[in-house]
Amino acid sequence: MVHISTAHEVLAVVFQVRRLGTPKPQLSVLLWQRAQEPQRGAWSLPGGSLRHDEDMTSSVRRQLAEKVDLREIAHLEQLAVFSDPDRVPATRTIASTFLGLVPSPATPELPPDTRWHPVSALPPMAFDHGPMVTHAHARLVAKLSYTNIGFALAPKEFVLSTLRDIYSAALDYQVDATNLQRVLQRRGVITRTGTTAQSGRSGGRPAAVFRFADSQLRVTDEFAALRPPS
Amino acid sequence: MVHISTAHEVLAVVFQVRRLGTPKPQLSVLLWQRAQEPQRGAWSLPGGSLRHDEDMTSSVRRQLAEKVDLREIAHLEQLAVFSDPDRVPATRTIASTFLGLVPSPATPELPPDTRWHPVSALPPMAFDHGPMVTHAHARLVAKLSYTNIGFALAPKEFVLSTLRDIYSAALDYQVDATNLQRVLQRRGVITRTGTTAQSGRSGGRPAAVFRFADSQLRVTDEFAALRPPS
DNA sequence: GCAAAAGTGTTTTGCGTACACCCATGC
DNA sequence: GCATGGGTGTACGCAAAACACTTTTGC
Repeated sequence: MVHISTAHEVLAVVFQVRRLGTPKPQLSVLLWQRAQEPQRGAWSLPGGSLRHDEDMTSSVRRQLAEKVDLREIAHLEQLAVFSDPDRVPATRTIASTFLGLVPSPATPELPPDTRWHPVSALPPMAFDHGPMVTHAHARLVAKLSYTNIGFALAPKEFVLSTLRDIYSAALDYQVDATNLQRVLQRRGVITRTGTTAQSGRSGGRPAAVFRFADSQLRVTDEFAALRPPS
Repeated sequence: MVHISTAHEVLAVVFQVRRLGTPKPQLSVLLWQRAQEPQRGAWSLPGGSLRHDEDMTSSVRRQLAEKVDLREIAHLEQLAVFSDPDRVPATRTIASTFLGLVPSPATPELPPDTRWHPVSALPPMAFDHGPMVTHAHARLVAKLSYTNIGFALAPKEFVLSTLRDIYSAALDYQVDATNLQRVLQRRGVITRTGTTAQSGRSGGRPAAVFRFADSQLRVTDEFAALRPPS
C-alpha cells in the first residue's frame, strides 16, 4: 500500500491495580470500545493524534484528561513505536506507545464506553493494540524489580500487606511480604511513617504504615552483574 | 512556533569498538559532518526521512546502507522518540532513535564526510544529537550486564582478552577477564570452539577460542530481585 | 485462651568478585 | 631459565529467599 501522508498518534497503556469482585486485586488496563468501523466493538487503547505544537508526553496527558477524564497519572514513560505502514487501514499512522500508572485507591469517573479490563483476560483488541499491552506489562514487571516504580501503583501511605497485593497483581505471582519489606527498605525505596494502622475485624497485630521515599522513578539496583571494581 | 505539517525521521546511534592509535580500543560512534546550514560543521547522526512504504527498522537499515555504505549491523533496536516541536528549525520533525552495533573487526568503507568518533570525546553535535548518543550508550551499558548483547560487538570467534577489551571499552572500566569468562560461560552466553589461538610474539600460553552461542538478543539475567518463588 | 495478622531473627543459597596459584608458550 | 599471558581453584561477601518464631491485636 502506498500512502500520501503520514499521521502520528500516541497511545497509552494505563495500568491500575483494582479490586474487581475477586478477593485479590488484579492488574487492569484502561480501554475504550470502538463505536465505528473499522473494528467496531473491538477495544482500543486511549490516545489520539499528536498536535503540531505539543510534544508526545504532553499529548498523552492531554488526551487522557480530555477523552477519558483521567488526571491521576503518577508515572508516564515512553515504550516503543509501531511503524508498520499497514498497521491501521487508510492513512498511514505511526503510533508511539506509553506506559501510564495510576495509584490504587483512585477511582476516577470514566465515560460510558471506557472500562478497566484485567490484563489476564483481555477482550478482543483493535489493530495491534494487544501486543502493546503485552509490551507495557513486560516493562512494568522488569522495572518493579530494579526501580522504585511501585510508588506509582501504591497509595500515598499503605500497609505492607496492601503493597504485597499490588506487587503480586502486577507480577502475577505471590510475593512474600516479609522479603518485600526487607528488599525495599534496604534499598531505601520505602520508609516507615511511624504510625500504625487499625487491626482488621478479625484481629491481628496492627500493621506499620509505610510510604515510598520518592515519587519519581529511580533506579535502585543498577548492576545485575559486571559491576565495576570497588 | 506553529507548524503546518509534521515530518518523521529516523536517526541511528551506531557503535563499534575500534582501535584509534591508542593501545586499547575505544567505543566509537559513527557521525557525519553537516555541509549546509543550519549548524554547518556540526556533527550529525546518520539517518533521514521515513518513506511512506517502509517501517522504521527497514528505514534505518536502508539509510545506513545508502548514505554511509554500512551493511554489517549485527544488532538494531529502538531507543526513544524525540518530539519537542522545536527540536529542529523549520519543519516540525519527530525523531525516532535507534541503537546499532557493528562487530569489531569489520571496517567498512566510509564516505569522506563520515567518521568514527570516540564516545569519550565527541565533537560539537548538531541539534539534540548529543543526548541521543548518551542515551544509546546508557542502554548499551545496561544491556551488556543482563543480556548477550556483546555478540554484536565481538568478532565471530575471539579470544577472551579480546572480549575483555571490547567490554572494557563499552563499559568504560577495566573488566576482569577471569570473571567475565565465568559469568558469560555460566549463563551460556559464550562457548569454547575447541581450538586455541597462537601465542603472541612475546610468548604466553595460547588462549582458548570462544564464540557467542546466539547471534540474536537474549535476556540472560532476568531478575535482579523479587524473583518468583522456586 | 485462641485465632489471625504482622513483624523479627536466623539459616541457607546462589552468584559474583578478588586473589592466589598453576599452565603453556617464546626467547 | 624466565618473562609473559592464559587459565583454574578457592575464599569471601552480599543480597535475597525460606522459614521458624515472637508480638499484638479481636473475640
